[in-house]
Amino acid sequence: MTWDHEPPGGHRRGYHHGNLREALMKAALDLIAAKGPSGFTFAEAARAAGVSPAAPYRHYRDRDALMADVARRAFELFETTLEQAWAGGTPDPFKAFERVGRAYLAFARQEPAQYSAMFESGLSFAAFPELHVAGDRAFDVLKDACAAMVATMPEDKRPPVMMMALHIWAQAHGTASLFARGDEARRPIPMTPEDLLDAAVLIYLDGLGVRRAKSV
Amino acid sequence: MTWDHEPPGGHRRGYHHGNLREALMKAALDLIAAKGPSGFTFAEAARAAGVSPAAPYRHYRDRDALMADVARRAFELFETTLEQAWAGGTPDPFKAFERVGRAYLAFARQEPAQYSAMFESGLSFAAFPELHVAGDRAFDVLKDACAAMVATMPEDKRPPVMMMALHIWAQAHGTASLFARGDEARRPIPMTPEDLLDAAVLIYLDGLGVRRAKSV
DNA sequence: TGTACATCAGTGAACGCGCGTTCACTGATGTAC
DNA sequence: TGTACATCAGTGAACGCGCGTTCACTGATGTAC
Repeated sequence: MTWDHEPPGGHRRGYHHGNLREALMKAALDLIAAKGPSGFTFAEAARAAGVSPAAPYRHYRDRDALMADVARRAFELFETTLEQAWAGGTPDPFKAFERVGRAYLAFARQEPAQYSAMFESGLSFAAFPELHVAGDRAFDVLKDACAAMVATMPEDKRPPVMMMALHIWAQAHGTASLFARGDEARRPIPMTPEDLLDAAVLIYLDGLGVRRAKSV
Repeated sequence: MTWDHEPPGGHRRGYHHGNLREALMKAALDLIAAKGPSGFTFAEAARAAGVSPAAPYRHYRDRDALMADVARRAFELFETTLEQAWAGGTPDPFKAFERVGRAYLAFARQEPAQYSAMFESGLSFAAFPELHVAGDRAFDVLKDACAAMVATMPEDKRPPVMMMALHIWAQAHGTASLFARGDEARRPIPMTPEDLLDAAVLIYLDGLGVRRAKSV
């Protein structure tokens, strides 16, 4: 239970908010969802959280610091989501790999604000090194999955895992950015983004020489 | 010669600017390059162009209209660039196809502001239908190139051209967004984005069953 | 070729607005004894 | 168990700033005759 850290029912309890950090991040995500990654202000987030414009300064140095916290949390959730989709490569790496791809797109689709925070916030890694770390952790899930796929191949035909992971990432990110986003800039295409990515990955795996189960 | 439409040497000629539209677009690109796709204001663009803050209203309804004009022009230049790289598929489709991929990345790299304007401006296609048209034209270059590749295959093994073009586009866009951008959010990788994309496309083509020349 | 005039593309002053940020403050909470 | 006090997390008023936008205006340009 988390009663100790949340204002009950989302209402203010009194003079102290009780969980302003959380409320500010929530507000930021709502505003990002509504107006894009740079479409919110510190003052607006405060207003949405129901506090005075000076209150956020108790928790964040400035808008970027709040944004970075949102992005970091998004990366952590993203990592968990991909990890669960991979599920240790069960029942077999091929099925699990396809599941990861679908989970990637589902995240971009269902959490466009968090996806934006991760990849379009414009924050520099130099200023927020924890972002870099969190991003790498999420990428590692993808890399581990690729490693498992590569391990099914004969030793003398294995491609570099890093290269393969970057290829898959770019394909997934490109598909998500161009076709799976919820915003108005999404391009309409004659198939679902999920099917499109699925097909791309299958063709790519064929090209690598990964032999997949006969089921397809 | 274009003396009639440009202030000589970039200086104001007198009371009339001479080519304010152009100057505003240039200013917008510079500001996008410096501060991101949403990092400039109408007033700032006016200042950069050396005119009063009211002057831009003679040419654009608002900031978004200027942004849309920048993006439209960027798409047109992008289309031309890809078209020239393709060069009618000479000397052979495979070499030309690789050239298109490299041209794609080179554009994202050398013109990050224009690339941002095209893909991260946040403008809605509904509000600016000419953007949709311009974007489709650029995409058509890619699609035609894919069609030429597909045409080299035996008829009974040809994949859908649209699918293939979307795959290539997503791969190129993902690679450009994640690894080839000039901004501070670029991820460092142990190879050039060009080589990464090249490899991805070759593997993908192998997967499709496109037989390439023995040269590689 | 001159001239009168319409049109165009700029000026600059003004306005209301929301933002970022600071400040002295105050209500609530936790803890030492 | 009470109480005094330190600390924490808020308030709200204030400020300067730049933006978007409007307005009556004016200098420059093009053209009809």
